[in-house]
Amino acid sequence: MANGGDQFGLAERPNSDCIDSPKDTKQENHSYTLNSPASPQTASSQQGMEGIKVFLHDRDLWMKFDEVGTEMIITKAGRRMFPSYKVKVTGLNPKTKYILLMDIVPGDDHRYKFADNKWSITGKAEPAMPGRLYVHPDSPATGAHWSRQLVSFQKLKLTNNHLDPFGHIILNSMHKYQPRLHIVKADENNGFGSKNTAFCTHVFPETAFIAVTSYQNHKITQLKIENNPFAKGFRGSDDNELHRMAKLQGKDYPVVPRSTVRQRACSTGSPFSGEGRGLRGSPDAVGSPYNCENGLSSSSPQELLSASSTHYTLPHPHLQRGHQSQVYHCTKRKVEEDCSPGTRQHPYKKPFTGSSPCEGDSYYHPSSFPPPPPGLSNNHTMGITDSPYSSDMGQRQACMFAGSEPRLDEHSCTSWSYTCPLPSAMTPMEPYPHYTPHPPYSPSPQGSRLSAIAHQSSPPLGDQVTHDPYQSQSSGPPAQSSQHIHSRQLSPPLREYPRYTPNLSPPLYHTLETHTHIRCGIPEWSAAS
DNA sequence: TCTCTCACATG
DNA sequence: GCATGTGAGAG
Repeated sequence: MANGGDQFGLAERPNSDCIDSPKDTKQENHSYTLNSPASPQTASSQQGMEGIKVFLHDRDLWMKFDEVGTEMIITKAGRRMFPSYKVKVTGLNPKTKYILLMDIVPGDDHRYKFADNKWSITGKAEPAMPGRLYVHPDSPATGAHWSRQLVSFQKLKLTNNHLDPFGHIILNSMHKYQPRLHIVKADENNGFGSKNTAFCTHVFPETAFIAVTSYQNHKITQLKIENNPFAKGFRGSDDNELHRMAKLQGKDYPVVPRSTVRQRACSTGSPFSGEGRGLRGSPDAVGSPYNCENGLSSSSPQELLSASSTHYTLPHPHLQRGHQSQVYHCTKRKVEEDCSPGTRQHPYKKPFTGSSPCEGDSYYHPSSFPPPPPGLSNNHTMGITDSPYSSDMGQRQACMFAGSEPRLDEHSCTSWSYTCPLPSAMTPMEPYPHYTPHPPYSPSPQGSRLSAIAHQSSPPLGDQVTHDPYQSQSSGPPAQSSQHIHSRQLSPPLREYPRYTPNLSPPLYHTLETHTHIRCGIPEWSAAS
């Protein structure tokens, strides 16, 4: 990959904590954290999560895409993300075990279209897909392990197949999404079901993207070709390109360069870029600004979280950079309201028990897993979304999820990073039907654990959002930004497990499906019903 | 008109 | 065998 130099780009700045207060607006290279209003417990509950810092690897590359308006292809079979999501994590206790997982939440509740060389809103988002968590295959592992090298989520795949049996993260085309990283402290059992499970969430606004079934903006296509080693077959001079195309098409030379192909009007500026019209600002495009207290715009809380899953509001592009350092709070009123930590927890639905093995990189979490070691389940993917939301999917999924929970929407934080408590309430949803079919991974302790973790942990955006500042690039390696979301303790233990049976096929992605609902600060992944 | 899918070529 | 973009054709 073309990595910027930052390989580890870390600015190692230790400062951010998960818990930073809003004030911390650091504009340094490291991340910020916003606290959400209500996090009473937070501070204390952070349990050692405060000093954790996460640096986005290859941030420069991400920024390049972000400036244009990142697009990620989603296919029925699953497509990897490019740039790959890789991070450098510091501040972990070397001996403590952590589970690292990712989820991708809606950036807002709009559907987009690309016309006139720019993205614009065309309507309301479709129901969120079942949220799934991708548990890093190495989980659980010690802080020393995670800190040793970059933590790569490159094997994570995105799909538009609502019935995906592989555990890939399910997304809707032409919708905006925000990847999030969750670090969950494993409990004694390497799980995270216990009450005090601490976790923190990190969000890098520059990793937001719009899911597409085919590239819309040729600039993105070119960036992918130029930077993705697997696409180098498409590199070359224009001339060669034309010839190549002609050959392929059996046409005579001049052929329209593909670059011109989808570009309707090419223009320089990509909608996203520049002014902040990036994905993050989607609303902008549309005109719906989301504002954060800081002045950042964010989508309304509801919007952010809405979609049953959580919507994550993306910051405007510019914000990211220029103001990056600002601390955004998301605020959230609702959060406050609801947030009483105790307030909205969800009941868990099912505990995860599965055991699954982890294979390779990912684990699946089927719904039905054997009970993993305490607290853990195997799934790698958990559904995060909420069912309520969806219509189609919703229904389908609805089945899967039992409980109904409030949505995140209401609580929303918009900002980049927030601290969320883990899902205390994460409730694994009910089994994901589709998932089920496949046999779970081989049971591996890890798997189980992970899954469990995932369930609990995958935090939806919750109450608190913290924003981590980007690390500035100034010093050294490109800074990587990270936002933190705070961690909190997971409150309630998981309830039930989803029962799926995963089938995991070979490609095992460890993903767990869950529903997330964040209520006040505490995200909850529960089923909706 | 817009999206999505699929066979295909490349590395 | 896998990852990736292409582009025709379907819906």
